Amino acid sequence: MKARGKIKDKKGAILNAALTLITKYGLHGVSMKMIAEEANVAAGTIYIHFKNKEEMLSSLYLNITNEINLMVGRHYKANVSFKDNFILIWSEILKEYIKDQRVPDFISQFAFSAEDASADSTQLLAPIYELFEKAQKENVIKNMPMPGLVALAHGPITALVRMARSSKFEISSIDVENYAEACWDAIRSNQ
Amino acid sequence: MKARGKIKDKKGAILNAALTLITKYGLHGVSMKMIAEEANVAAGTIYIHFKNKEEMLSSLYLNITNEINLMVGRHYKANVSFKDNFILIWSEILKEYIKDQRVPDFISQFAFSAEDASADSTQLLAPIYELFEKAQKENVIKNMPMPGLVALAHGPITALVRMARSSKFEISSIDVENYAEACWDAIRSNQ
Amino acid sequence: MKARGKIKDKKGAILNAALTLITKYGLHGVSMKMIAEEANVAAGTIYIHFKNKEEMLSSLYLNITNEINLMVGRHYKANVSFKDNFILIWSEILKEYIKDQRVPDFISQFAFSAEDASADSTQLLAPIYELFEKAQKENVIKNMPMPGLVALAHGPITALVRMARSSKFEISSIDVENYAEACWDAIRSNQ
Amino acid sequence: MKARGKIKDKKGAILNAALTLITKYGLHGVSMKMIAEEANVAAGTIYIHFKNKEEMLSSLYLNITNEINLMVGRHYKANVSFKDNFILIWSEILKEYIKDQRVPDFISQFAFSAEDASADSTQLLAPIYELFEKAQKENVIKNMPMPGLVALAHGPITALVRMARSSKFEISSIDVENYAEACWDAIRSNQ
DNA sequence: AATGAATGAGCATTCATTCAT
DNA sequence: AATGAATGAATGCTCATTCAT
Repeated sequence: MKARGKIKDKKGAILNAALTLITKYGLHGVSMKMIAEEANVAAGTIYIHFKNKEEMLSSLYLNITNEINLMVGRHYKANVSFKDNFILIWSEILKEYIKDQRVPDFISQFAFSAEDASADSTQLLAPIYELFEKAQKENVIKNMPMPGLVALAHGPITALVRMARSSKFEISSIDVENYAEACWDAIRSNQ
Repeated sequence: MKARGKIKDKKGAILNAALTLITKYGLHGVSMKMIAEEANVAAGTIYIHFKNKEEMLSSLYLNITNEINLMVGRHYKANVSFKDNFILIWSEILKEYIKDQRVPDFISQFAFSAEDASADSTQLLAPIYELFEKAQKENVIKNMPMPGLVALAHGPITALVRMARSSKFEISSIDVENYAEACWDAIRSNQ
Repeated sequence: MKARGKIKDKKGAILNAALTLITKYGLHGVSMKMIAEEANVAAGTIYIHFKNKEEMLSSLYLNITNEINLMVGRHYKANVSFKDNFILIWSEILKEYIKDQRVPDFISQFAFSAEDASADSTQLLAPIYELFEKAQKENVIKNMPMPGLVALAHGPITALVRMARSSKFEISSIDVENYAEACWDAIRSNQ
Repeated sequence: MKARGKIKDKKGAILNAALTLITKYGLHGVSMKMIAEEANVAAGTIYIHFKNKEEMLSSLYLNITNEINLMVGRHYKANVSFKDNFILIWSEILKEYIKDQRVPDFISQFAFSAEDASADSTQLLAPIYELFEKAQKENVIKNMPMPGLVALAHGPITALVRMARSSKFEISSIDVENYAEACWDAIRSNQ
């Protein structure tokens, strides 16, 4: 009973409120006051848990990318081909993004504001870099600089989610596999 | 007659100043006063030419995308295959982006802020929609919703430029062709 | 008629409001908003005329010390003894202070806050430094470091005005001469 | 019994921390949190010992002036002339100030902020008021209102310490006597 | 069309104080 | 007595926008 926890997790409430509001109003349409109100917390409380706005946002970004990385780890299977792993993981990421659109919304807004030039999708895929490098040595994927491959593999994900958000079109789970295949075509070796 | 050019110059100077400053300081690091100063114009002058900041930014975005569209038209050749057109145009766009980084910088910042949800890369490629549709009917490219194809084709461009900007790696003109080929692989029909 | 001026002198109104309020509420009891209201000006207007609070305060301090320096120049007589000049000028300063108590109030608050360690009474008496040095060479005043002499000559003025303010006692114009004489006794050579 | 000392220590630690920090950062550059940290005490603890910030500061001021008064008592010698007592005590005060600059730093900052208009140097010299009055009756010092004499005697001390602090000049113990003599010249009867 | 001083709502942040533990 | 997370009013300052000239 005592360990219910959630009720008093002000730090979590703040981060969650920030994520929700940024999705709704954009990274720069959200003030600390708005976040505090959404989190049912006083304005000053945010500054107990975070040094300032920038650090709060970074913390949120790190939380989110970390969760994605965990997801990658969860879905990776050592005993299947690189291609199968790629398609599975790519699909799972896109599905996750579609389930809670706040995540990719936030990521693309954060990564594409000049806010923090170091925070881009490279970092996002860091844990599969190793797999990419191994695959490249085995001539399974194209012989390109790693960031180029990441751009080819991850660039479309953001674009797709963005389009899905502005209700340009729906993405069913069947489609997801198709897009994963298409991205695979982009990076796979032609030889 | 000769002096006519000067008349429109203030509006152009303002847009040019905005583009330069946004590239340097980010979409939200730039104030109207800064733009006015960079353009050698009084703060109030901007409001003679644009209703407000939002409209000025939209106007800038439209100007830029329009120029890209013109570029597409300039490079399109009726007598070559869809694939060759795709690769040529795709490459020219990326080269142009690399030449004046202010353009893709602005596009990615503008398109990925929640500023204007309708302004995304679909619009950017509108003039080649027709070509895409024709190609799809001929089974040359994958049978997917148009926005999905655009995401596959244009998504990586933004990602590449972004990475180039944060000096993750250099893109030589030789590479450009390779990335164009890779994007082609993503959308081309496998049948 | 047109040159009435006062009505539109917002910068002057701001400085005057600041002086009045600082006297009333202390250097740190006054907010920019209070000053703006007292000056019948919008909060932002202060920042058109001054870079920030600190510069506004420095500007006020400079204005005031400059006026004192002008006063010194006005009362200095080349054809009378150093002593007579000292007593006349010292008395005039004190009288001026008593007339508009805001001036010494502000000076002592500004000089004694750790605000700006460089702004102390030395600067206040800068224009008569020369006179002091000449008098010292002629053995008319004590052979001490200049700041020490200034402390002896000006220290009591601040103390007197401060006491007068907290209604400890009244200073008539007759008294003024006596205090001037006493300060003279402090610095004059005993030889 | 032995551990009794510890009990009062927190209050003392708080006052000591306040004094140190005020000297370093100024009366208004110090927050209650800073004081609590410096004193190794929780923020709330200060409010167990003091009603609020103002009372804490007043308490500090009283502590300090009381110590000065004790010092006066310690140095007063019934069997020597008023002049000799004045010079000795004046010198001892200045020396004490120079030894622990925190004391005069705090005094001048506190007394010259509008914090507490009643707290000025009169109070500081209260215990020697009696001596002054006796000396005045004997025509040893000038016939002026008591606060005026205090201004003449104590005003320069504050000014000197202030100047010493802003490193305008050094005060050696030999100089101290000279300044004491000068102050004596200011108040001594000329008859 | 052009100016730029003026506006005032809004922002991120601080801090004296409270109170449940 | 002691703690320190929480509060929320207040602060200095910015900036999109207006308007008299």
